[in-house]
Amino acid sequence: MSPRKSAAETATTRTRIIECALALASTDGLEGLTIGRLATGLGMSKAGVIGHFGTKEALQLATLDAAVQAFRLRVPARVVGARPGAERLARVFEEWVGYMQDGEAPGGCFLTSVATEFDGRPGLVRDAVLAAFSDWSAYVTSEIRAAVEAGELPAETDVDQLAFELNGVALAADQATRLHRDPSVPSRARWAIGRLLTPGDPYGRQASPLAEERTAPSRG
Amino acid sequence: MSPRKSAAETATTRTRIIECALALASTDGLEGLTIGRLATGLGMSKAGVIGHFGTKEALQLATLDAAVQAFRLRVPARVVGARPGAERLARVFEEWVGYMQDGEAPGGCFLTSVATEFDGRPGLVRDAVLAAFSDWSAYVTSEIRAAVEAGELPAETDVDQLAFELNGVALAADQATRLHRDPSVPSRARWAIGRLLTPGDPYGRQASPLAEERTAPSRG
DNA sequence: CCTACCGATCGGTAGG
DNA sequence: CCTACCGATCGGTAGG
Repeated sequence: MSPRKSAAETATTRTRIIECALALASTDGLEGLTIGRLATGLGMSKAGVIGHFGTKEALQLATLDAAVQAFRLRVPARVVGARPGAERLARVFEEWVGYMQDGEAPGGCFLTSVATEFDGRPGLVRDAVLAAFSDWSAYVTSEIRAAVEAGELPAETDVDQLAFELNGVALAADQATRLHRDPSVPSRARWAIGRLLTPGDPYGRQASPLAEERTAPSRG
Repeated sequence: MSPRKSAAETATTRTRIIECALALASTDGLEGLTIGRLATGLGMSKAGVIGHFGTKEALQLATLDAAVQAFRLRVPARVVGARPGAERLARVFEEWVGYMQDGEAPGGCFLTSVATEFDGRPGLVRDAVLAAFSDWSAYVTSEIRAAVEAGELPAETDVDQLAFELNGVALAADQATRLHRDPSVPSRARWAIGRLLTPGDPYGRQASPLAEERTAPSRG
């Protein structure tokens, strides 16, 4: 009943497969993803699933590519309207943390978990992860430079150091979301990021660029 | 030639198995660890390997437990001599970052990667990971409180917020080590941690408790 | 897109 | 601690 589909139908099926693959891989990893369970979840045969990609590695690459595109739409694309520099940086990290809270099961950022999964496994998947991280890193450092040029950050700012620390806040938010689904994560991250982007501010006692939006997390 | 071993020999073999399991799991994950490859790596039969544990899950738990013990010996146990509070905190995070640089292949902190691997997989392994993180978190917050009581941090310090941010620095160090083996990671982490523990310091321009040990990373 | 099938490997057991 | 074996599942192919 289902052979001989049009090109449009084929593309739709491919999208369905990738969406299911993203859901499975977000709990079991891109390596723990299997063609058999994917087929069961989709009500298809294994051959019908793998026929769209050829090999499991190609399926993993397609799934990763979809995740990278989803991240770009969900995070950087939402802040194109923000003023370059400190404001855009604060907002893009806030969107990233918001993205971690989306969806169900494990929470957290899919790309972050795939990076951890493949850091010790050389191959095309690892290469694609590194390329995506390189793009993101270039984006962040260029916005930091814009903030320096706009006088929002000191001229002597160590750009790579600040990028390292901003990334750390996002990773802390990611881990706290995954492990504890802690609802205070977004405000904790906002607080930390606001202070990193307001260098004169002694330990967060003054206003940051986001002061009107943020609330102080409860004392522990 | 090898049945009928003494209890001491049995324990030695068990240790050998766990050491090999740690090596395999650090690249393929605790779920990617298989009894077959473990047996091949040890020159044993599969039955000889799994006989020490009964099930794969018990093997995973034993491997995780060994990693937790190794972490405790490598990180907190090394700073028992340090003065409680800011000094001990700075040193324990420095030891953690140093631990990430140890060994070979993927680098990074084994427990951090297992946490990411199992955050979406309910079961005994996930429970054990959460227990280990809970212990670590209690240790860090108690040292932060000691620093507040000693007047090294302001009385109004948000303890959980500071623990969140210190953890973020360690996670950034972990990811940079895994993905890039970046040699500037330890000094970047030291710099960030020193500043978190020196709240009056406007953006790292003054001395921190570690000023004599640390060097500024190169500008990016 | 399916049925039918392949060799390899999985976790694990029986029995010694 | 081994050999021998189990059913299940793995990634993937042949052929339609």
